[in-house]
Amino acid sequence: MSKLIQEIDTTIIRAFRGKGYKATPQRIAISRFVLCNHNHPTVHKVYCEVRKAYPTVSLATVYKTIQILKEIGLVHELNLPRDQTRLDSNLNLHLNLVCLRCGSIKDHEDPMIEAIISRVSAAEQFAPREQRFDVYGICANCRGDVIL
Amino acid sequence: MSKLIQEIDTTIIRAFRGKGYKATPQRIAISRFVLCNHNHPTVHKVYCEVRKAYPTVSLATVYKTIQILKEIGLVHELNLPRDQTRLDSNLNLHLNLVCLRCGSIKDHEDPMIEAIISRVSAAEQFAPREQRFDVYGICANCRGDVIL
DNA sequence: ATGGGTGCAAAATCTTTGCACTCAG
DNA sequence: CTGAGTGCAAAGATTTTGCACCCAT
Repeated sequence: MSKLIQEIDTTIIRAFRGKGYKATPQRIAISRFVLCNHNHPTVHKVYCEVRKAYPTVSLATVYKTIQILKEIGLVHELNLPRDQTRLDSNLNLHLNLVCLRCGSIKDHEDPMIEAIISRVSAAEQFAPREQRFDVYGICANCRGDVIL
Repeated sequence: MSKLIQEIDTTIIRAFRGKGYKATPQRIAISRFVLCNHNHPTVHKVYCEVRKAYPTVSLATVYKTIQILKEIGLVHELNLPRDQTRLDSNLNLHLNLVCLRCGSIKDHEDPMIEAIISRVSAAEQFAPREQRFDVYGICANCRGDVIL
């Protein structure tokens, strides 16, 4: 096991225990996959991948673990239309460029996002806590491809 | 029936027929409610309200009609976490301030949104088509209320 | 050793679909 | 008239839950 994975595992174990949750091997395997994978996987994708290394995990455990990861703030959830929920382990303020053709999601950080949220919140007396900024369209790769 | 509703009905009928869909009384009733209601109702809310005026409409018809409204671009869909899909009939570029306490959603238009999307799209060679910008937090009203 | 966690299966939601009947154009 | 639309119920899809057994602490 690489040095990097060891570090991530340590982080995960600390995060769980710190909130009073047990650091079981299932939870570690699930969390490791979610936090290391920056392709915004679906819950089902996580389940399938984790099962390769850990054939007995159940979908219920995956859902429960992801619930905890959201609660302790290690992942966010993207609710896309015409698609399933996808997980986002980039905790920085960013927007998601969602390709309508290939389904890829690319993060893009931009200081203006912060600015806009501050401004609108001040204007509306709104106390912001989280945000989701998704732009749907066609990615550079798919634009290169052919027709339509 | 008021003058205003007549106008909206005319718009709806034209929109449906223009795309080759029949303008049935059910579709008109559903569309009228969705387009006139700016509280971002859930599908179920639409169903309940339309049923008051039209007791025989089925949930399936409501879903199918909303599907068409999305297709012809008269409504957008907000996919919120920990909540059901909600409908948005404000077609202008705006962000949604979603209150985590009372569930209200307030629109806010801001020219910076356009700017940021243009900039990021240019940088990433991305062709944007739609976007969703939701900020979760506590609204002015709920902040005024009591504790926590 | 013990209370929380796991895995399974069943339930709960939300949304879509198949089909016979109906009605808008 | 006639094909598209409706309403119902059944099927799908995703997520949650109840419960007996297990294991991390």
